[in-house]
Amino acid sequence: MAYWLFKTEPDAFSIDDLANRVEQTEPWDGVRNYQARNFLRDSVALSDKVFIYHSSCKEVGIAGVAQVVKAGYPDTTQFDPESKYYDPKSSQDNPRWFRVDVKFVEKFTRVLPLAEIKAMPSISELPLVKKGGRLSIMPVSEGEWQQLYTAAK
DNA sequence: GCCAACGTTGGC
DNA sequence: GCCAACGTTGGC
Repeated sequence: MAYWLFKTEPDAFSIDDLANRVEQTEPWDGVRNYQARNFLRDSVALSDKVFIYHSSCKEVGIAGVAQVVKAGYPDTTQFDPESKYYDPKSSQDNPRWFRVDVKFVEKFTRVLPLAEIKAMPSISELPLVKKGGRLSIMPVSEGEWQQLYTAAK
């Protein structure tokens, strides 16, 4: 099993929104970055654990945990002209963008702040804290996961 | 809301 | 295939 970190803007979709989903599953769509797409398409696997990270908000940081319930498959919003994620250059035969489905696992009692993550010496290699940190889907090593999970508790 | 860092686009 | 212009991300 592998570990990941997914970013979301809580004003649009938060850990609470995920927790409140009655069907307990949520398509993680709208990712329009090639590096992130490659992870979703090729590497994110069933049962992998995911940190849910809140960005562009008051409390920036890791808010909880989700789990992958369906591995990568084409993001259908790219084919919908009504969607803001519509991509006219993509095709059904050769989809450009992918998504996975996740379900809620837990919400931390506090958001683990980005500033605190940056201050952890063992987390210096995580893309979140490197080179601008703009990647929206990123791998987390098992060691990093344990450190962050413990710190969030 | 500012702005730095980064990714994408398109002319040549 | 270079690279300037432009758009987006995201912390502060």
